[in-house]
Amino acid sequence: MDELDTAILRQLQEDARQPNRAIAQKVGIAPSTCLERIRLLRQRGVIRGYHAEVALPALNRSVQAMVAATVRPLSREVVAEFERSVSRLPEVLSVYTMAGSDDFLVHVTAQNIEHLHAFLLDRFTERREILSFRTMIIYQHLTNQVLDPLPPPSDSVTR
Amino acid sequence: MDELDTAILRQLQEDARQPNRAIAQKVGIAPSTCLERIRLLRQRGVIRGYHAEVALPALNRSVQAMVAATVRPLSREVVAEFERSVSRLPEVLSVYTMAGSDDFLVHVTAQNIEHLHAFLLDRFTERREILSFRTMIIYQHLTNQVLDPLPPPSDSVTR
DNA sequence: AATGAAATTTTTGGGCC
DNA sequence: GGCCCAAAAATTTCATT
Repeated sequence: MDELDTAILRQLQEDARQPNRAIAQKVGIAPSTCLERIRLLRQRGVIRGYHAEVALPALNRSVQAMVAATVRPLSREVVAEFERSVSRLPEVLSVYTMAGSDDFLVHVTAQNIEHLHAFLLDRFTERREILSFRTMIIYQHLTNQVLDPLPPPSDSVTR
Repeated sequence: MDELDTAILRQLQEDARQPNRAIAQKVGIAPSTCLERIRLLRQRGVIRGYHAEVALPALNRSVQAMVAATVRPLSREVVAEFERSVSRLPEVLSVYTMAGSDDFLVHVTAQNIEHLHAFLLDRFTERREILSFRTMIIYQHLTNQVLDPLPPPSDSVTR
């Protein structure tokens, strides 16, 4: 992970479909070198994949909410089963498993408020392991598409 | 947004770098047709972009947290400025602007717990508009990379 | 490791159904 | 709106440094 890898990663996070030739030019290396670097980044698992970003309203998903849920018992089995089954629901964008007073934060989308309400009644109210949940409407969700490496933890330089 | 568009979108969300020819074959159309569909999806803004997904530990981001913050006054100016400045911090992955008892949820990453703590003390404690914040550690974050359109709101069929 | 050029594959666009 | 086909462009490989 040198400066070159970082620059290449930045490009691929910004636009994963731009030609290898364009990336090579921007970071100042030959296309073949760039391609080899990208191949290694993928092989080492630094790049996990390439995904299209889709506008949620175009998918009839104009309403977003964060659902904070607590489950009981908080056992390995119940946690794993919650993660698995909830993350597979079509309305669910992501599941955060948390330390704190809420066990999970579930980022969900629906066509509108009525559908959101119906979804929660159908999929959350009925679940026996869910002790309680709170729903918070999301007005806006801003995402940082491009992430650079953070400076290594100071331990790794001093020791 | 017919079945074909949905199938193409699914492919591009799964792997945005697979050749157009491969997508065409999987959804059962000619490559030129597929390319034209993709071009239109982009033009209509359904596809917002293509991004590489990067492993957070490889970027020295092994710790994730959700920070729930409340600000005062909750004016248009303060909200906009919070969104703008906080989303630009390198540790911040995304900012959710919320309805509810918390005004924002901020998804942050750091090298480790010590760096997370330092980041919060440096960037949150000092801010004058932040009334309070709570930090919740994230054990795991599962994401649904592939989203299909939800069925259109029932209004649009009956009326 | 990086380069440059050759071989292969993919994308692109016009004409036709 | 979709398909076929030829030209253009991009990717990939590999011998060389």
